[in-house]
Amino acid sequence: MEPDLLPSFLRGLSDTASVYLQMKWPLLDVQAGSLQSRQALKDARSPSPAHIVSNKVPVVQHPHHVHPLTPLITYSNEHFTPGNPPPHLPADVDPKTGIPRPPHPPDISPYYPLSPGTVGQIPHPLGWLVPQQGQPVYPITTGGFRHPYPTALTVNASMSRFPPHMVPPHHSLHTTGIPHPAIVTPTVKQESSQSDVGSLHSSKHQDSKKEEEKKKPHIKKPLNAFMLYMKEMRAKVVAECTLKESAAINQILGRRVGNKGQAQGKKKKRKRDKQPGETNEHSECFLNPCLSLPPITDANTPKKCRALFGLDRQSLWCKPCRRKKKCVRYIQGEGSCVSPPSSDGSLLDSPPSSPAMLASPSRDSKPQTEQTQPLSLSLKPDPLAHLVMMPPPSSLVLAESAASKPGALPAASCPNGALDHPPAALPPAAAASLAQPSTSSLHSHSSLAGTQPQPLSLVTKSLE
DNA sequence: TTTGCCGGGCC
DNA sequence: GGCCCGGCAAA
Ligand SMILES: [Zn+2]
Repeated sequence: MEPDLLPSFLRGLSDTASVYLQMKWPLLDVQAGSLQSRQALKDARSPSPAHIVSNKVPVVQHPHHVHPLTPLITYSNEHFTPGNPPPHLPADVDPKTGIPRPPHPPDISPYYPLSPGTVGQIPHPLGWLVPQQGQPVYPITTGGFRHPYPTALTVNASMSRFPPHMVPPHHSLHTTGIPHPAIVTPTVKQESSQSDVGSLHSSKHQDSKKEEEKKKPHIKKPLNAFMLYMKEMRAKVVAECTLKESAAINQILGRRVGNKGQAQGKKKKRKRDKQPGETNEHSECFLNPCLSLPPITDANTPKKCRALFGLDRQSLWCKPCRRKKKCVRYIQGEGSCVSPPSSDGSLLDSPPSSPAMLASPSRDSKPQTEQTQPLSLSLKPDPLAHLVMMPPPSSLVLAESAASKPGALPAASCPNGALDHPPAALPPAAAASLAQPSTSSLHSHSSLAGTQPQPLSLVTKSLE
């Protein structure tokens, strides 16, 4: 783990992240940042965003969640030494309750200091990011201080165990004027503030309000998994393909990461402004075994998470629901498939469907993929490339990439096409976890271990 | 140009 | 209550 391998984004990340963390999770922040950085070093070699630390949440994700974009928080990783599979998280306290957890039952990943409910729904294939307690992760707002990204999180939510006075004065962070990359003070011209007159003819009140907001330091949004991934990979792509246009690069990376074949039942909006109605349904279906079943809907009253759990149990909602998006509980196998939301929200107990199933096919498809794709993996910067396994419906992916907008893509620049391959990513475990939400993550881990290559993190180690 | 995430606001 | 849609993040 050479230092230089440390993805730049990680550095920046800790930076940015720390801001957010400090603000939102004052107690986790710095420490976490350093930890993740350290861990990052370890996994840095892999371009896969898998180990990217989610800058947004102080959540610990399981290392084998390796979707290329899976942003992981590896704080806990620090506890496991290379060579040894993570036994269990030593210090694990429920972030929410603050109650120390007893040894975890096998079915619950110790790496998820999340509320049980959360665990149950995380894993939506799309949800590379582990949803946290359903709370916004932006800077926490204390008192009347308002950030551009105010959060509903109340101190007690995650910090209840700490006395109020112990909470770091995060707000001072930028109030003090300490420069931080993540915080950009809008060059709000004083003109505006001075020229009240000017805004006078407008709507004064509203206007002034906006002005005020403008003046506030703008806290940049944390980079999401994809962004981090891009940041990291862009250079590689540029180097290998001599591409330099962001658009082109992004496109490539987007493909690599996207359509992993795995459910990916989403991609609704993008891809050329899709129409809400025309998309996804079928694609999801065929990817998800569960889908083949009648939409659990059952009864016609497919209660959505919100209605099901209520606002107070938002942590139990499926990710989309939290985002106010289409509920996937009944399609992704996320909830129903995995476990019909029981009234009490005991999602986590629900047994996963069949991670292995998904994973196996994937493996098989790999060889095929390679054949189909003349382009070699050799170029891939990732040592784990050989472990890469394409998703079952890889054909689709290939087709797409191969046939991708003619000329539109800078493919030409990349003769080897290596870039079109998903990053080392999506190792089996990842696939499994992707397909399999939550609880299973741990399971899949172990079960998969025998069948397939180990989780990325482990692989890396062994390689070393 | 890419994806993920957020939240306003429509239905 | 469900979720569409625009906007933002990096380069
Ligand atoms: Zn839902």
